[in-house]
Amino acid sequence: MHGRGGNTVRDLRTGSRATVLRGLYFDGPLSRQELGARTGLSAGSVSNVTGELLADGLIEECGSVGSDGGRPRTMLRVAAGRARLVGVDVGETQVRVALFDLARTELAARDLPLSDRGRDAGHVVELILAGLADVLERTGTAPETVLGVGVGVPGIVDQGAPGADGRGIVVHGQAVGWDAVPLGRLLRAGTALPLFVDNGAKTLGQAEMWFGAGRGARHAVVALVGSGVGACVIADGARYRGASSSAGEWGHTKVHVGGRRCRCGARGCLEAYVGAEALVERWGAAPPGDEKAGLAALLAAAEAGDPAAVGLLDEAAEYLGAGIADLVNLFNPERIVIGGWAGLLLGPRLLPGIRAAATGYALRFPYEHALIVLGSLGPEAVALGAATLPLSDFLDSGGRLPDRSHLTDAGA
Amino acid sequence: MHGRGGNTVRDLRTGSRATVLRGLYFDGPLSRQELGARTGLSAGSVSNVTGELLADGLIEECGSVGSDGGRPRTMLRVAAGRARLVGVDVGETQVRVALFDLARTELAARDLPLSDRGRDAGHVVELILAGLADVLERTGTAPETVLGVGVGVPGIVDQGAPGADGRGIVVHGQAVGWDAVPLGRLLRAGTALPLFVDNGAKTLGQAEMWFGAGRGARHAVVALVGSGVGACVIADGARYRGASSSAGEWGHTKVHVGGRRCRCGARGCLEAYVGAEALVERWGAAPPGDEKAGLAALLAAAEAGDPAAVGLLDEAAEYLGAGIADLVNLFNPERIVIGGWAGLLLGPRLLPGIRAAATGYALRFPYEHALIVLGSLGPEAVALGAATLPLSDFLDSGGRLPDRSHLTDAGA
DNA sequence: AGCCGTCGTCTCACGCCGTGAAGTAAGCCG
DNA sequence: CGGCTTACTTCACGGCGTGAGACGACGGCT
Repeated sequence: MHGRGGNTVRDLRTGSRATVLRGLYFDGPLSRQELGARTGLSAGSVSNVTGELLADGLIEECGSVGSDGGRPRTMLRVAAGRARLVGVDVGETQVRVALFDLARTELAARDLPLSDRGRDAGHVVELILAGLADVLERTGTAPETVLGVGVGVPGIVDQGAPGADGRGIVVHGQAVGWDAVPLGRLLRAGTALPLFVDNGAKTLGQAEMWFGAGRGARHAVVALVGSGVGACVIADGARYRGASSSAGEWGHTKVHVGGRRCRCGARGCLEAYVGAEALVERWGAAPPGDEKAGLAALLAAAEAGDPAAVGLLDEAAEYLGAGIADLVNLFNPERIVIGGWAGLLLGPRLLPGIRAAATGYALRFPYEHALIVLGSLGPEAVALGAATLPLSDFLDSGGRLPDRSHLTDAGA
Repeated sequence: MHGRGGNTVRDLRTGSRATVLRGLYFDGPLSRQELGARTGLSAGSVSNVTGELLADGLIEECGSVGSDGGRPRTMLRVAAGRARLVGVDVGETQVRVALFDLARTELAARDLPLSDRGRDAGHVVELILAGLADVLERTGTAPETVLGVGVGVPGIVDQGAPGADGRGIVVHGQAVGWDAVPLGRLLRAGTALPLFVDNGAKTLGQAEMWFGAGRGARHAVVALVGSGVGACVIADGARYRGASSSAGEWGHTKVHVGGRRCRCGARGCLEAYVGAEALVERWGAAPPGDEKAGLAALLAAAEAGDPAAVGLLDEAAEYLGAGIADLVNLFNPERIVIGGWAGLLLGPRLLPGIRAAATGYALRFPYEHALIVLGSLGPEAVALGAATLPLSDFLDSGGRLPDRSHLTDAGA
């Protein structure tokens, strides 16, 4: 019940700045005129706010467009070069660190393969910090122009106390053997940049929502099918986190009580029927070790008419449809985006079957309002999605550049 | 992207009034001092705002409490008699219309049994309007003191265009044969009072959240087990509605793909395993027609050791636990409240089994943060929950009494 | 070429807000 | 009865968005 997020008149300006900035960021160059119509602000206020943002260098004018008979409208856009973002994808085999400008152009990236110490958190932190230093140095990026470092990791992320400089962030990654790893504290020891950590599937979902197949939807679920299965829930335009930021664990939804055993220990999880690991294991006839090749082989066999492969995939489509029907019934989204590397690989073949199953399993009314589509970004967008974490903070704050005068002593 | 809910400085005052009013409503009598600490407002603003509210008659002073050595603090509370609320419960056998004051004291109520035309929407509307007129007249309530009429109905409620005076509200009640019934328009023809309609299960959930076992939780799911099965999802303190207000249809979640056929037409729905209708039907050895008696008989048989009854209930607990595990995984709530008449009847016996099953089926991390409890209000709270719909609107608007100068011509 | 109408943008007086400091009320203790 | 403590009120101040009017900057018309 505290605070309500701003009591004073100055908070109004923060809000207006945020609205204007978001409008320009997501809906391209806009004139002050259009900005007023879109934000509900009066022409005077738009002039005021844009003036401030221009003075801060956060936006810039870019040409003008004639308007029949009248004064041409000056277009405004976000100044792409004003600040930079770092996105980190902690995968199962490598760590990827990417540097973006505000227009999400990738300025530099660095892939660092995990050694055999792969599951050791200390090792991962070393790689992240090394990659971070590398991309900053190669591009000559001053630390104070970096809005923050977003990190997508496997497992559940407990955000800890807010405003605690990220130090309270703890990761529970059962799949990679991370048990309550204090990632925030570990990273904070090596960099003074603002830190943001979230589940990798969730950052990928965020990327699809902002720049991919989810664009424009206020209520959506991004269903992520990879080795395992996860989901990213967007409620009313914002990520739904739940009480301890672990909402959206769709893969361990029960679709068959008493059914197949899942790697999480329970029986009948969705993941045990449609996750790539489970599919490849059940298919059997594939070289072990390389899951992607295994899934591709399964798909090829099905295309060639192998009845076992066809059956397996048909069953996966059925279960996926049932799982999606659950999402439709529970969340009533306007869009369901199927992503993840396995989802994108299988999607073109499975989609008709998924839609058919979901039609039968979901309630008619919510299903009629939901669109099931494939993701459009590909799994490499995890780093981009991670970079949206500091970006989101930046936009919500109305373009407040973080004060980091303490940067000198800690280095980057 | 429109509006952001208030740009001008005057909206700040609306927000402050709402915060103060909510504080007083939910946390009993409070001094101006405490109000300031709780809301984050400065002492000056609290004085200002409470002065306004006092002048409007919305709050009142109620005694004072000594404070060691200093001026005693004057306590403030919401003026219970300043306005009234109507809650309507459209059940399967009767319509209940209840009139409350702001302190949720029931001033009058009227039960109107459905005739054999029970499933006819026109008949239901007649009963609602008759009950409404009756409770208003018996208590001598002037229509302009009524904040609004909240109606809880079976089925999915499409809220239509907002701000359209409720005229756009349409109900899809497949269980009672309502197909796109324009309930808003039908009711509007008979009363000029503000109208609010929502699913009955959702209004019951709202009541549990505000006054029952859900009090204080910001993220919760109220699981409602009756003849069918539903749920009410509270995300960040507010009902989660989804894109077309049908979120929370938990009963038709798939717990056993290819399993029992459900009355919705699909197979393997949770409702087909744990709903009272399904349980009684499978039990068989009960007088048909009276579901509640049937369920009580099943329960009694199980208590007496009848193995078939025990098996049925154990299975129900297993499935309920699995369904709740799904809710825990997907929504990551801090509390799960089990309500509904069947849920409350079976709860004491089933709860240990439910908890055991959920422990096994849910992921450890979110499950550790979730508490599974029984509801504390009973199924008759549907009308109370319905009355919270106009109340919620009233509180959120900072106590703006609706302007209804047009009331004279339309009557109540 | 000059003028006019059109439309985008800027400027500014106004009413309102919350803050924080100073002032006031209302009880206690000695 | 006076001093002390605590709750509340008053008020000057900086700041906000609005809406009306002023000010450009262009196309088209004469």
